[in-house]
Amino acid sequence: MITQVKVSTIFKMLSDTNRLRIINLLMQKELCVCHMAELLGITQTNVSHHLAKLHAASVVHYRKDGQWIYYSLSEDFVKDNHQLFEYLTQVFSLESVYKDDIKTLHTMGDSHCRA
Amino acid sequence: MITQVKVSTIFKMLSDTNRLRIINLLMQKELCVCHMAELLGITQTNVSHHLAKLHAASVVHYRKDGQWIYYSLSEDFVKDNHQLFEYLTQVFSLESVYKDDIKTLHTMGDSHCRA
DNA sequence: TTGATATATGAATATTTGTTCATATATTGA
DNA sequence: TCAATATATGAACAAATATTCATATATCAA
Repeated sequence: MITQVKVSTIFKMLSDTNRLRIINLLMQKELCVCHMAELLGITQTNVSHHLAKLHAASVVHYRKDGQWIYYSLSEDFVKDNHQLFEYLTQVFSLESVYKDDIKTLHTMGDSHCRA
Repeated sequence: MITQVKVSTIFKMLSDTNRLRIINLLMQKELCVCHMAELLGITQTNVSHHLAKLHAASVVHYRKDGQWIYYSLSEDFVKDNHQLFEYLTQVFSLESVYKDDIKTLHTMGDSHCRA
């Protein structure tokens, strides 16, 4: 209910395809950076920069586990913006990039980085 | 249900404060360009450019009436994205810029341009 | 301890985006 | 017909943003 973050900032976070793809994946489960980079076919650096922005906007949260950093959607953010997430669920289900990413996630499992 | 426009494009449209302010106003009623410019305190040119983008993304629609061009939200867009609009209604009600614009809209009426 | 892996970060670059300026078109009213 | 008004548009400029590159830090496993 409390939207501390400005509306325009939230939408700015959602206005980049790579960040949307990250959010789409994180709506399934928490993931480490290397896993996302591999799934999306983009560099680790690029993913890290996007995650830094998402974190600055408090869209995501992370926990450290040894060598790995696991990112997940911030529970508060999801709670405060649940109507937005309902919308996201709908639109992600209609666009092939997002559907394909989910398929890849399920196909590929956690094999690549020994998490 | 059909989202021809890419999700990222929709969010790009929503990632600028001036465009959000325009959408907020148009959620109340159709308005001509000069009226919006005056309400928002920004130049006619600037409003026109934003409206051109919103129109290109089929978020808004317009009708000509003599000298004036009245813009409104595209009914199809609203229908196809109603969950987004529920979210917008919520967030606009929480941020003062948007609340103030609505107040100004009701206070100021249609006095300025003889529409 | 050393090499490999996971990650972050700052700087450089490339690209996109917003705003302004000058100007063109169309409509109205005198 | 002419001046005023409403609008659009292309070019110029400014600012913000995404991506890449080089490198630093931390952890793990040998």
